[in-house]
Amino acid sequence: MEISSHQFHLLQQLNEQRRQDLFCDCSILVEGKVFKAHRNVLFASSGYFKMLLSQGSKETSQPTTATFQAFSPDTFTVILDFMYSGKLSLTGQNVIEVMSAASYLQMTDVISVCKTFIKSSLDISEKEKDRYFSLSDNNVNSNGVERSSLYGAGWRAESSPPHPHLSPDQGTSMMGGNACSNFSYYPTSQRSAQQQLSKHEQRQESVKKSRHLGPQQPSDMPYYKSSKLEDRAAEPAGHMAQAEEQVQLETEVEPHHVGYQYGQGSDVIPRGLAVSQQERESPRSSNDLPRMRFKCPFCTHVVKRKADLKRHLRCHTGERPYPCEACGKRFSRLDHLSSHFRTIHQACKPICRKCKRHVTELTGQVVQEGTRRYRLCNECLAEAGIDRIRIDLEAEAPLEFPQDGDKDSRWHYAEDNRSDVEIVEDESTDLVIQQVDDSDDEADEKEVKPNIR
DNA sequence: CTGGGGAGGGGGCCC
DNA sequence: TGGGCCCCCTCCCCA
Repeated sequence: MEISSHQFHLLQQLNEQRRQDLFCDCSILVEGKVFKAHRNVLFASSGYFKMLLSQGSKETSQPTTATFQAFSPDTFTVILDFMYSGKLSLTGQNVIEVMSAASYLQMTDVISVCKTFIKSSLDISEKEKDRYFSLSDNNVNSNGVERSSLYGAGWRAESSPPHPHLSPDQGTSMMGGNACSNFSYYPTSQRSAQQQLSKHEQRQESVKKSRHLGPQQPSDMPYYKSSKLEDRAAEPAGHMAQAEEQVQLETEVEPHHVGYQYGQGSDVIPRGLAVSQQERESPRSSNDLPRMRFKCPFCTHVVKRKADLKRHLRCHTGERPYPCEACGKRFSRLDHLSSHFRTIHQACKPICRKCKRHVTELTGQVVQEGTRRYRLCNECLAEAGIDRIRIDLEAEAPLEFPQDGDKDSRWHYAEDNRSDVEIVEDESTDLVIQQVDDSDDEADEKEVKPNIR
């Protein structure tokens, strides 16, 4: 027999203990503000804490202190409240930073919810825009009721006062004169943090074993430039996407909270993707619909295509779905990854790195330094004392840029291989020389093997 | 301190 | 819609 309320009461009790500072064995210092918590809860809620606390598991009798500079106390309040209540108080103002912090702390659920929060606002905006263009002449009753139906299960509007122990500015707040939404997310799945740990995350955990408790940043994380996070989050984007799909949403949106602005008459113009009033009032012609413009909900940038907006949004969300299989560096765009791979790992430019002269297979060679490759002409090779450099092509795996397959599967090579072989760019001092055949660069490059140790 | 070059990153746009 | 190319800008390193 199972009493479903037990979990809730258990969490509630833990939260009560936290507020009363009972049995708290962890102190988290965020920009000078101290948060007390239970290591068990932190461990169970965050992959980052899991890693940190498992490192220090031998000293469980000692109180643990963690320090963060990567996000604000307010943001961590939201995170901590979620850990202890399952409720995530998101607003249009804090979603980016909460997502950054969640990414840093490797909290898949929170990341997914933040992404969905962002995505939802875009979807809503898009649908509303479509409706505007298709029904612009009709008097549509847009009191927000319809919009509510856009959400599935999992979301609930926090129309009541903010969570009791939220700091005052974390609840429904006003910023720049715009009312903002305040969502609470109740995870519908019972996935444990452990189950959610992807292969990639597990690998990272093993890598990070050597780190000590403190403000260190995970090294293989997407960069969240829009927040205070100066480092990367360990959440692999593919996994994020997968997690996102698993999230069931249940939302009731209070129209005046969501950050929409209502156009004149009955038109509802989503703030995020609002077509400027001028554009709407001055269409180019009756047959020529106003040109579609997609406005970023987080900045003033406007693009013509939704795909471009989607791409642009990555600079706000920090999502980096494209990891380099050679060095592990992550990119927000595939073309940037391709460019990086060609430049750094394939030495595609037939230019001597030292003297900048054009080199051919006869006049130059590819030099491998760790996972990095470049070309040197024979003269520069001689000057560099290339004779003394070890040439070791035997024990190396092929290093090639995946050309086909879907976005997810093409990276499995790297994920799998780096589970036991961690490639760190520029760490190697070994150089490997490979003959260049400019006549068939691609085919030749496939035979060049990285200097994986 | 400054200029040049490499690398990364963002936007526009074509296919 | 995604992939890819081109262009431009910024940052960083180094001479």
